[in-house]
Amino acid sequence: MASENRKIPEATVARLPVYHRCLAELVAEKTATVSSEQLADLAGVNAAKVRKDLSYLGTYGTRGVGYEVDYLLLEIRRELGLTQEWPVVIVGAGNLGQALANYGGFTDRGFPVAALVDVDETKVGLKVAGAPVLHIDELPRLVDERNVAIGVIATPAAVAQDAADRLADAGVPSVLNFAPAVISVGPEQTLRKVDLAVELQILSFYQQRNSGVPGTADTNASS
Amino acid sequence: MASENRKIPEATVARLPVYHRCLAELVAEKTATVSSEQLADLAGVNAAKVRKDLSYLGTYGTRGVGYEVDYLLLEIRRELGLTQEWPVVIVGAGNLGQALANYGGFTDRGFPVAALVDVDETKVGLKVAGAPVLHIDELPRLVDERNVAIGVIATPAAVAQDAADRLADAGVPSVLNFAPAVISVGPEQTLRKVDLAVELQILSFYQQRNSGVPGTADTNASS
DNA sequence: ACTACTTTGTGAATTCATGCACGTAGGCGT
DNA sequence: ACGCCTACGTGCATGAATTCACAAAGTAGT
Repeated sequence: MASENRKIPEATVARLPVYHRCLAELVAEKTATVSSEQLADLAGVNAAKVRKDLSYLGTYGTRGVGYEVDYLLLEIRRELGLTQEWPVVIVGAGNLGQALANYGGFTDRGFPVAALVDVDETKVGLKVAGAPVLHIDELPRLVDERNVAIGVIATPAAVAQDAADRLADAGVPSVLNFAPAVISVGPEQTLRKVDLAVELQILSFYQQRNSGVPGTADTNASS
Repeated sequence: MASENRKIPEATVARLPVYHRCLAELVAEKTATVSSEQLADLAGVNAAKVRKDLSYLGTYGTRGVGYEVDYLLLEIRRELGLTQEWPVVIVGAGNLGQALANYGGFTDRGFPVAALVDVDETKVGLKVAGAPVLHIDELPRLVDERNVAIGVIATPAAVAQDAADRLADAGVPSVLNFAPAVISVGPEQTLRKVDLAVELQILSFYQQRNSGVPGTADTNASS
């Protein structure tokens, strides 16, 4: 009965999307119930962790049986806020920004790309994967009108902080930074980063001292 | 004197690339020395963490002064194995794979793209950002000839595990998975993942319970 | 040489996450 | 109706990461 105790550890939050995806697969293949052990296999973690993670959401399992897939999926969707769409704006319509827009990953999963914005006037007016490219000065209006919830920074590193500041000013509460730079956001905002170079360099490290830590070196830690 | 004690915590390893980048910026602006506090500001962490992290590498600071930028940068480069190039193969020459190849992020940072590989015969022979697209059956030969160290999985989720298996068979020791799927690799291999959907959903979570955990929700944790 | 000041390096305390181990609830078969 | 068996939920122990706080080590100025 840890149900309505609203304090889900960050490490657990980071795993919920993975469970979500596994459950969606199970639904697709019409599996009705799943045990913590099966789900653990699919998610690449251990069973105790699955049970503990799920126990933070509430008591949704049935002892001796497992979890009802449909129901659990729905609860996780609710918990993750995936019952609604969260429009996204991509800041930076260069190589990376366009690639992200073209990659279906956003729209497909309930994060429609409202627009891309850029400082470069010559890019304004283009369409990328159905989304318009606007001038960055339009950002506040766009955010208001389209209820943009997430800003994706896909600019060169040198202007990433500026992009973050503009997102903050426009009132975008969540920021996902792809630029290879450390940026800071306001206390009201949530920031996550995806850094290709960092990931490669971590691999390089483990590779170099070959007998080092083998096996899985997992993604995502906390500051 | 924690110098030659070869056990650097994973969390520290994940931060070294960030320090590396900050130091490179300092070199560019001709700063000779840096204190742990300054470096902490640049890296977005706290000073105690910087000092402890650096102490795992050795005793490179001077009390009352700080760290010599050039020297520290070099030591971190050495530690991360960035003194040599690590050729990369991108598995999957679709949208994502091509975007990654075109995005300069690899080659620029000492990870040249040796080639892309794909199952689709019609893509074979193309060039993407100077790198050839080969048939996936060429993978073992490519890995041998070009000494490929890192395999980047940019396939659809459904075939990501297959891609990982082929990389394993070809003897590629490090894998970076961009596909939205959980994959497993052999005990000899190191795996890291970059998952756009997961990141978005984590943001969605914190956004939903708006009064939840504000501020920075940082990237990268451990299994 | 001596004093004052700065900043590192690290033991110790704390917080956070993981994983075991087991009590217990619930279904199922007889 | 009863007991067996499976698999959840969780208390507890272990381990990892963070943060504090301070002695030691160095510089600079007189």
